[in-house]
Amino acid sequence: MSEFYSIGQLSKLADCKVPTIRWYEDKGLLPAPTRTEGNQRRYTDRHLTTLRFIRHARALGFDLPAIEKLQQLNGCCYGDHMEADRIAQEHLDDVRNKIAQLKAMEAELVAMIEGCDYEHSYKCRILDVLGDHELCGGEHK
Amino acid sequence: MSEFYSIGQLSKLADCKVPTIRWYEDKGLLPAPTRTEGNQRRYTDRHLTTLRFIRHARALGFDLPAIEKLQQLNGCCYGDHMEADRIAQEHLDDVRNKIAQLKAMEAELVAMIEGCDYEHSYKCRILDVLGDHELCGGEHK
DNA sequence: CTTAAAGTCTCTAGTGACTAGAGGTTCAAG
DNA sequence: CTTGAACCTCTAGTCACTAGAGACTTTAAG
Repeated sequence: MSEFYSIGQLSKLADCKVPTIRWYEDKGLLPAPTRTEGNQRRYTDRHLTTLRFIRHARALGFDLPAIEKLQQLNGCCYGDHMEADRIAQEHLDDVRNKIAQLKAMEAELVAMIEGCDYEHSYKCRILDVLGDHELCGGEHK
Repeated sequence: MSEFYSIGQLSKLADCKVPTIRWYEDKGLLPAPTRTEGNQRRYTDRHLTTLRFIRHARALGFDLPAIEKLQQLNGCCYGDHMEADRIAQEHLDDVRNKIAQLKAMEAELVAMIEGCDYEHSYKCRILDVLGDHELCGGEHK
């Protein structure tokens, strides 16, 4: 294990593109690392841990402000974990709402596509349904 | 029924914000209407129909390039309906993929939140799990 | 030690589908 | 004729990056 990582090495270790790393630094999510004499970034294992935290939270759909809060709570006193829980709960609700919306979309799309029968009658409901909201279930947003 | 609608009237009839209507015109999805002497837009029922088509397709998650294609197919010869079907099928696949992804997220979030028990032991897994990918199922993107 | 290639630097602009606001003009009702 | 709501254009901001230009640094080979 080397003492320091270049941004390219960190990129591979954390599975995160190079410009994205710089962008997290810019936004204050990843601490600015030391630089070489030639001004290149050199990262430590702590940076790697932090970056993985960010990437994992992103993969779960948390947005950057939420991740910043979660980071601040990390390493704080016990009561703050309830705040982390609240953030996660709220996000879970969002995710469930999105799933419900997408399922409504899915149902309508299926109905629309199944209504088509251009093989035998050149009848296609897609364009009709899109043109007239009354023709569909009408339960989407 | 009036002969022409102002942009504000169209906005209410199609449940679409005024700047959004102008924006669709800018992008070529909604034809430019005639103007009054004072340069204000005046729309017909055809515009209303088109705008409702767009809004309905957007509500179903189609993106603007797809909507433009669907519009072009509308009123074309019969074979083009198969193309409309293809676009809808493709979109349906996207929607189903998103649902699957969100469900994976949901499962991991639930596991994370349920692991918490700060009431009795001040133990919270959220920050730990986010920090160490090995602690979760690890099946997300 | 030299050189070439790969990596890195900063900065700007673009993505999608809008939304918000500034500053000015026109319309419709009373 | 006045007033105020609605309308006009144009610019900039949203989110989380991604792409590219043009210049500089590092590293490995010879």
